[in-house]
Amino acid sequence: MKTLASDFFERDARIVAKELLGKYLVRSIGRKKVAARITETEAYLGPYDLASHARHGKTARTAVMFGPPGVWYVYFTYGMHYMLNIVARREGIPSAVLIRGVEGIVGPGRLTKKLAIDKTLNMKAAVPASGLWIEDRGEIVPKRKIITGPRVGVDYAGEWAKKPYRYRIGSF
DNA sequence: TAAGTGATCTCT
DNA sequence: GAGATCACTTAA
Repeated sequence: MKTLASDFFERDARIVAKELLGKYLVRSIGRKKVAARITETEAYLGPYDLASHARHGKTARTAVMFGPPGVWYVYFTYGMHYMLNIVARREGIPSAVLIRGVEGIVGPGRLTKKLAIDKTLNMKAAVPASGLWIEDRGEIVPKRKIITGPRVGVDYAGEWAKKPYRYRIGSF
């Protein structure tokens, strides 16, 4: 078991998204520690990806995506939900992976609610000291178990909405 | 199927 | 400052 370091995230978001499957999202609050196996992710590639928040350039909210990899990007939407993303690619390239679901919890909004994730984690590094990080527990997910599909809720993105940048563990 | 909820962004 | 939009959830 090892904690994923920034070099893991300093790659193409599609690779990071795929390899994140089967890893464990670990949350510690005070003395409590909870680990959940990641089962669903989505990749957001860069400024040219019209489904990405970074499509309109750097703003106060998206600035974190332009920063170094291995940092959480947490934002609030629909008036009630926090979304959890981790920044990918090297500094200067706005890219991230959305963690949509873990074992037992399906839906990005539910996931953050269940694990008490909110904007205080935004822009924090994914290391144990921040209270939220990712561990590799040695599980290897076979390729045939990984299902890809179009991303969710991004119909406005035209062609980019159809790209199969969503990954999840399942079986056919 | 639709409404709730509020931060953020794009105009004035 | 106003208005539109939004990487969703829940109840019906």
